[in-house]
Amino acid sequence: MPELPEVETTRRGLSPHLEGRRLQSIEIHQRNLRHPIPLFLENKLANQMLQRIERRAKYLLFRFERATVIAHLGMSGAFRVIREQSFPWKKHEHFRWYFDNNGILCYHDPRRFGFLDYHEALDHLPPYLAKLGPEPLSDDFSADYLYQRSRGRSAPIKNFIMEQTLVAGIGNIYACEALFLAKIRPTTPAGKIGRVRLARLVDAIKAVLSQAIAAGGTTLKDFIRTDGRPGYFAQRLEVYGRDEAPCSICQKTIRRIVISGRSTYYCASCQR
DNA sequence: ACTGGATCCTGACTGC
DNA sequence: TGCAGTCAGGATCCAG
Repeated sequence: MPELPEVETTRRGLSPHLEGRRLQSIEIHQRNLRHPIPLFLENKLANQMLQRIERRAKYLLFRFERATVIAHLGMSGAFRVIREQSFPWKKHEHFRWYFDNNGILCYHDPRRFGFLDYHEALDHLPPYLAKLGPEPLSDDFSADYLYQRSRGRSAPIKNFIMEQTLVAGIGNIYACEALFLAKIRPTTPAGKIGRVRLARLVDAIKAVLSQAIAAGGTTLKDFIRTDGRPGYFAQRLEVYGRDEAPCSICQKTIRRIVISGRSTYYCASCQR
């Protein structure tokens, strides 16, 4: 599911309910996610206050008084806040965190590609955070930066902007959408695209991510917001999942191809 | 240095 | 109705 807009939507949904609240207990039904949930988690976190929830790329950082829990939603993970203890556990719901305001944080993840990671000190970032590139919505992600990093690279531009070490948070959906907005063909080698077109791509990435956040993310299948509602950006997708449908600009047929094993959608007429 | 493929796991869908 | 095969929003590791 979740690329940057869905994770940011999740963060915004959780913060008002859980920040400043004390975690009373944890109940875990399935420890085996992508990595096993540490056995000591329940004891270590009990009675700590959750000070704030941050996002870095597609990771959520739960900042407690004396620890940080890093969560990744994988392909199908979703957090939700409920109020009633009697709410029945869903199939593939793996854990619940009970807070002192009766808020209950639930995690649901059918494919179990998500994970939880526990850190007492974050001055040594775990490698998967340390290696991340800049946030795409920050000023560090600029046309100059993309130009310099892409010189000499033969990888298709779509793969290139999905590298989390280049820029953090873009996945398959928004890569396709941003390239459509920028009128760049996904297969074009990154190093062969000129500065002007890369500047357009940077603008397109920022625009599509901002609009998706404003719409509450994209719900294809598993993703729900923390109140159980879907995100509404799926209705605004121009190319992703629309093969055989007409391009909204030129009316020609959207194509689907496979690049590095991932479905890729584009308009062969608008994107050159 | 880069690329493609396999891998973790379940569910939805398609075609026979 | 059932069954096998294919495909999913991610990220890592490994071989070539």
